[in-house]
Amino acid sequence: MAKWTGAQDESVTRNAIIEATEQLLREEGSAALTSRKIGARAGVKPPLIHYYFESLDELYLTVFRRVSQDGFRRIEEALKSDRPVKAVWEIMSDPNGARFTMEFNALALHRASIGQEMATFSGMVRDRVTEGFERHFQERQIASPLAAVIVHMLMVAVAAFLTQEKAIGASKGHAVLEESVESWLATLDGV
Amino acid sequence: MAKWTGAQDESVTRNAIIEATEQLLREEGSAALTSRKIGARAGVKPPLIHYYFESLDELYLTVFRRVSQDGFRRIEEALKSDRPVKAVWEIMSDPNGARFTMEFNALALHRASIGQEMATFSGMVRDRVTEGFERHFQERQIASPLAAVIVHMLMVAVAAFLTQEKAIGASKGHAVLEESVESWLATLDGV
Amino acid sequence: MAKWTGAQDESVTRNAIIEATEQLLREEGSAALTSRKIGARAGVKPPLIHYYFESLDELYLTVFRRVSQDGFRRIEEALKSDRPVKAVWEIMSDPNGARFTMEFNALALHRASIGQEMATFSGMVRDRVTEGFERHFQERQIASPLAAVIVHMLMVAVAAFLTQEKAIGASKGHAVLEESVESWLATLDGV
Amino acid sequence: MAKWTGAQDESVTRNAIIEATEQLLREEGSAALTSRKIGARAGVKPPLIHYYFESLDELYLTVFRRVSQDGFRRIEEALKSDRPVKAVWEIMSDPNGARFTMEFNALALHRASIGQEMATFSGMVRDRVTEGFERHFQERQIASPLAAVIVHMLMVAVAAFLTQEKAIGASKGHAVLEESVESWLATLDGV
DNA sequence: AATGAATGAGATTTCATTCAT
DNA sequence: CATGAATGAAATCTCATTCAT
Repeated sequence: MAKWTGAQDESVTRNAIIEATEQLLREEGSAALTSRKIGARAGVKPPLIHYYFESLDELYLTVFRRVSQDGFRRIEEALKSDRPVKAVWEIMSDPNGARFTMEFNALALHRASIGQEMATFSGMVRDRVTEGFERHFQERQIASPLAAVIVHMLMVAVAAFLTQEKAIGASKGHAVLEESVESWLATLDGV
Repeated sequence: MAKWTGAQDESVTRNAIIEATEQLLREEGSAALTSRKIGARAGVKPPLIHYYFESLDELYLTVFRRVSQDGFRRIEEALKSDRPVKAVWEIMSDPNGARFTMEFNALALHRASIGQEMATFSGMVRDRVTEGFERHFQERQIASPLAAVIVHMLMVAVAAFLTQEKAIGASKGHAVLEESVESWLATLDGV
Repeated sequence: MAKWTGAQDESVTRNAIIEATEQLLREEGSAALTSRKIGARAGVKPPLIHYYFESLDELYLTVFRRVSQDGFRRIEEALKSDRPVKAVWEIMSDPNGARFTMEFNALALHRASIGQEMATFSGMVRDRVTEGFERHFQERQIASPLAAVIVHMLMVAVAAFLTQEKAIGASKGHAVLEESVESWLATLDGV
Repeated sequence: MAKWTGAQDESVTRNAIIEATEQLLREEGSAALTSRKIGARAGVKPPLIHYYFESLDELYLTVFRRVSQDGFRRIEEALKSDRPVKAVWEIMSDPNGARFTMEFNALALHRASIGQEMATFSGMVRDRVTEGFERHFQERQIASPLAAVIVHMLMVAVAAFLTQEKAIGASKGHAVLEESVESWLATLDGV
C-alpha cells in the first residue's frame, strides 16, 4: 500500500510514535494498544498517528519490523560467537524480546497482516539459525542427536512457553526446565 | 456480587451461551468474544448473557472450567493407557485443545481472573502428569534422561509452539519437528 | 388503582420487601433503590416485588405511608408532651427521619405520585403541628413572636438544611445553628 | 486521566453542551441528565460529549462551577447594595437559582465529586456573606439578635425548603412564611 | 506537519417489567 | 405464591478513523 501523505520516514514525531508503541507493548501488553494511549505516550494527538501510518495495523507492522530487524542482527552476531547455541538461546529467552514475541503473537491472532509478517520473519530466522547451527556443528565436529532446525524450534518453543507462563503468574518448574535446557545446549556448543 | 436471578445451571439457554462462546473461541479467536457476537451465535439477546452470567469474565471462566475439566479427564485416561507418554502428547497436540489453550492464554493476558485459573489448572495438570509419568517410568523400568516434569513441560511447549505458528499461517519444519518429538516420546513409552 | 392480584397486605414476604426498601433507603439512599437490591435484601427475586406491588413507585408509596404514619403518631405524642416544641423539633431533626425525608424528596423530584403523597402528608403534619402549637401557646400563655405555622416550617426547613449539608459532607456552622435554634425553641416551650 | 483531545474551552459546541445540561437540569431535573438527552438537546451525538468532557461528572462539575461562579458574583454585588440582607435573600430565594441548588443537591447525593464541590462552594459563600453581614451590621449599628452566620444559614434553609416544597407541588403557608421572613430581614437592613 | 472536531460502530452492563408456568 | 426466563430500552463510555483547515 502506497504512502498517501508526504510523511517522512525520518521524522522525529514518527519515531516518537513508534517508540511509544514499543514501550506500551512491553509494559502493558497488546491489549493496552489504543491510539489514545499511544498518542499520550508519544506526546501527540491520536489523529496524528494516522498522518504517519495509514492504520494502527501499519504502525504495528512498522514496530514489528524494527524490533525484528534488530533481533535478526543480534542473532547474526550470536551465530558468530564462540558458543553460538548458547548465545542464540540467550536472545530467545531474553524476557524483553520474548515479551514482544508473545504480544505480537496475540496481535497476530486477529490481525492477518501481522501474522503474515511474523510468519515470514520467523521463517527467515529459522533458516538463518539452522544454517548457522549446521555450520557450527560441522566446524566443531559436534554430533547433535537433533537436527539444527529442531534445536532451534525447541528453543523457541521453550522460550515462548516460559514467557507465557510467567505472564499469567505461573513459574512452577521453570528453574529446573531452564537448567536442563541450558545444560543440554552446552553439549551442543561442544562445552 | 451474588447471583440475583434464578438462572439454572442446567438451562438450555445457558448451555447455548456456553457453547456459542466455545465455538466462537475456536473459530474466530478470543478477539471475537463480545457479548453481541456471543448472543448472535447463541440466538439470544446480549443482555440475556448477563442474566446467566454476572459478567463476561464469569462466562469465560465457566467455559474454561468446562473445557479444562474435560481435558483433565482425558489426561487421566491417557495416563492409564499402554503408552501413556504418547497418549498425553496426543491430547496436548490435538489442534482443538491447543487452540483453546492458546486463545485462553490470549484472554489471560488482560483478564487476571482467567490467568489465575489457568495457572492453577496447568499446575494441577503438571503435577498429575508428572506423577503419572514417574510411575510409568518406574513400572516399566524406563530410564528417561529427562525428569518426568520436564518431559511434560517440553510437550506443552512444543504443542503450544506448533499451534501458535499454525494460527499465523506458518508451518515450515513442523513435520520434521513432530516426527522427531514422536520418535523421542516412543522411547519414553518403552517402545 | 385496584390491586390486581390476590396479594395479601399482611404477607410476611410483602413486609420483608417493605422493610428491605426502608433499610436500603436509609443506608444507601434513593439512588440505590433498584428492584435487584431490594430483592436481594429481602431475600426474594425481583419479579416477586411486582407480585405485591404494581410498580416500584407503588412500593415506595407504601413505604412512605408506613414511615410517615409512624412519624405522624410520634408527632401526636410529642404534642402531648410537656415541652411540645422541643419534642417536635427532636423528631424533625432526628437524623434517621430527616434522612428519609431527604431521600423521598429526591425520589419525589422525578416521581409525581410520591411528590403528591409527600405534599399531602406534609400538609397534614403542618396542620396538626400548627394546631398543637397554637393550643400550647394559649394554654401556657406564651407569646410567640412568630405564628405557630411559621415556627413549624422553620423547624422543618432547618432540619432539612442540616441533613442535606451533612449528606454532602459539610457541617461548618451546624453546631452554632443548632444551639441557637434550640435555645429559641426553649422560649417557645415557656422554659 | 488527562484530557487526550484538543477540545477547546471556548468551543461553540462545548458551550452548547453546557447550556443544554443547564437547561435540562432546570426544566426536567437531575434525573433527566443522561448523555442521550443532553446530546439531543445540544444537537450533538452523545459520544461527542465525551470528546469535550472526560465524564458526565466532569460536565456536571463544569456546569456547577459556571452557575456558582455567577451566583457568587451576584452575591458580591448584593453585599454592596443599600439593603444587603434583602438583596442576598432575593438571590437565595430566586426560583431559578434555588432550583439549581436543589437539583445539584440531588446529584450530589450519589456523586461524591459534586458533593465535595458543593460543600466547598457553600462554605465560601457562607464565609463571604457572614463577613458582609457582619460589616453591614457594624456600619449601620444594627443589633441583630442572631449572629450573621446564622442569619445566612436560615436564609439558605428557608429558601431550600420553599423550593423543595414547590417542586413537589406544595405551597401551603408559603405566602405567610415569605412575608414573615421578609419583614424580619427588613429589620436587619435597618429599614 | 498538525490538530480540533466529529462520528459511526460498538462495548459491557443495568434496569424495570412481563409472562408462562 | 413464587420463579425462571426473557426482553426492550437505556446507560456510560471507548475506539479507530475521517476530514477540513
